[in-house]
Amino acid sequence: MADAAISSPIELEFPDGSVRPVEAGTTGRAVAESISKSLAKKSVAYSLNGELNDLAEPIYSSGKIELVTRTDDQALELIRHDCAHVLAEAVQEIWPETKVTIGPVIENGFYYDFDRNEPFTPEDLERIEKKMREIIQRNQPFEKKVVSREEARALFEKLGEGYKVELLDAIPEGEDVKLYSQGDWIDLCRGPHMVSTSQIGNAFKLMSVAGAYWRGDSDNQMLSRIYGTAWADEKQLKNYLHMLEEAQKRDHRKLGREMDLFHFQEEGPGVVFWHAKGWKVFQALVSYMRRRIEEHGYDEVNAPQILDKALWEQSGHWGWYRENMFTTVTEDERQFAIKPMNCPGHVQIFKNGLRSYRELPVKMAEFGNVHRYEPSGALHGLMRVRGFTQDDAHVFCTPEQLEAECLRINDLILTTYSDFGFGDIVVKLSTRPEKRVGSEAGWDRAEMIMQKVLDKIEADSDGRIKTEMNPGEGAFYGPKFEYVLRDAIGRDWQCGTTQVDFALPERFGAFYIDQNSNKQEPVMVHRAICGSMERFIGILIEHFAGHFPLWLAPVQAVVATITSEADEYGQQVADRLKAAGLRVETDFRNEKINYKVREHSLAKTPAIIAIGAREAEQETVSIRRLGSKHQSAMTLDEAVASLVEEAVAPDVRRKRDAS
RNA sequence: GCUGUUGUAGCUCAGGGGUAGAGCACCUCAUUGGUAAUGAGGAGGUCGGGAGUUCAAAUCUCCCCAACAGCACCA
Repeated sequence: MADAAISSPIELEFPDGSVRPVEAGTTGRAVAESISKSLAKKSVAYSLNGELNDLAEPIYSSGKIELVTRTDDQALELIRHDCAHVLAEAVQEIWPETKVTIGPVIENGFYYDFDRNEPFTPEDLERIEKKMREIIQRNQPFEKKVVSREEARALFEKLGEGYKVELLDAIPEGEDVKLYSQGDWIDLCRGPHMVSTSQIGNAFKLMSVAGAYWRGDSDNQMLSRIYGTAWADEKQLKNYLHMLEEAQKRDHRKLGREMDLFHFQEEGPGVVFWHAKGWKVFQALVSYMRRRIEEHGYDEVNAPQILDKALWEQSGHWGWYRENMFTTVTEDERQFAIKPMNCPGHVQIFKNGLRSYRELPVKMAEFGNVHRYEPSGALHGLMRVRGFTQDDAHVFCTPEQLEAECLRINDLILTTYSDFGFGDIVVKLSTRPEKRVGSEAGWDRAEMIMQKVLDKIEADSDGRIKTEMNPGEGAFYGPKFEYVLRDAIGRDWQCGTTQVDFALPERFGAFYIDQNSNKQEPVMVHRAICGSMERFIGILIEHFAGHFPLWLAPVQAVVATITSEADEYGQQVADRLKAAGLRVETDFRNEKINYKVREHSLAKTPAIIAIGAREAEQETVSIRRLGSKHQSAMTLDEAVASLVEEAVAPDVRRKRDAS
């Protein structure tokens, strides 16, 4: 943006492919006006080579330009950012003593952090929202001003906005200091913004208040954060609010109680009481995973819950994970820890006896029950607990085998997710963090292999799997893949992980004997698919909204009689279904069929089999499926056959169909 | 762990300085019915725990515990 460039012409390529020469320094608005008055009026910003800019911003270099109107997807970010500014102005208009800090755009909306002695109340939110609509009505233009650091500092010091001064100091040298104002209200801001406040529209809503640390650091002061959501139009806003409502209906904590799956109680914060029905689901999931890991050549093992402190010192956990570990001291004053992870145990099994290169890869799996003393505020239903079961496995292999093993694991993970109906998967590769162990050469090699695997994952997926990089987010002991799945209502959950470990085999002195009779250190790969079985079930409950597919449902069918005269035949039906391997209950209570249907529907039983005098006489059944208002009549034989077929687990079906 | 809110019957919730209430669920009786609540009656709570103020505490104060919403954490 040097002045010398101003006179030279530049070329702008438009989305339709046309290219126009313009003078350098032309603003986005002028470009829009040169096309049409109405476009200029409609435009709220422009993007140059994918980067959003203020409409008033001059253009100094050639590139791909796109004029962004309010209804474009790209504008949503601007609407939200502008909304955050208006929120801050509204709060300061009502409570001038409030200090402003930052207000970024987030998924689905925005927030703004304030420093204020008194917390905001729900009533305050209504008041603020009203004020915001007022400010938007004023239709104040957003104006940018680039100023010197000194000027900005003087301004914010005068305003008493100490946090802004701090932010100002954090702006890297050589970067412009920009101020944005709407009317009299000024904020330090990177921009860009739309043209004026009225373009924000009306489709926003303040959602909640919460505490948040200044600059995200728990050593810092706690600020008051106001969350809001904002959309291009009312319909989008309504959809979003509806999604939230839907999520609330699916809340696994609520469904867990209603479906009698599990409970928590005060004496056991973060540990699950699995009820009979919940445990059925748990076991169905474990059985499925057992079949899958067998298919993939794993051996299931089981390592101890409690081990001497010395072992945890050797693994390193005692040093860096102790505050998360449950420990215990016995009468004779020996100190033990309850395992927070399974890896040290598996290394002991690997080390027991001498391993030959011929045995590799050794693949050890465990449904490992681990305990971690998670911070109290982190606990959340089944999603974050203190005692849980990992579908954990460790692969000990040679460096040459690493790539193939990662791909094999990838295959296992992806087919598993697809068996549960998760199709939308993102695989992320996290690379070396700042604090790490192992040689640079080791990291180079591992990251190279994993990058290659990542590329292959994407290439082999027909575009179904997205891949991403997470630079610097790897474990300190090695790079890792993270598998993120998207559920039925669009929420993302990180479940699976594949992690290469440079540290642990060495710490424990694990080795195998190679072709030349030399000791070699194996590469260790940690991997989990569900992550935590508890959490995965929580995700499944919300994904299916409690409507489990038949193979997972705790009770697959209820036989409900209409009159007590049908009880005998009802029992025969139930016995037949049970003999065929189905999970069946009977309901012979002295209640009307309406009552029974209602109750078992609310309990989300997949099939209600109603038996009356007619069925008893004709040896038929009347089946009503969950979610349907209708029922179908069929012979008992047909019913057994169709339910049995439907209850076949997807992996079993896949194998059967392949043979 | 931090900020804020909440904790009354199995569940959802009302009440609020004078020693507890509703609906559903539960139990009993009657009713034997055709696909989302049959009727009547009954039983059920030391109001999360502890301490204090008071003639009197479920109610006010303090401490603790747990849950909820965020934040921080999540090897």
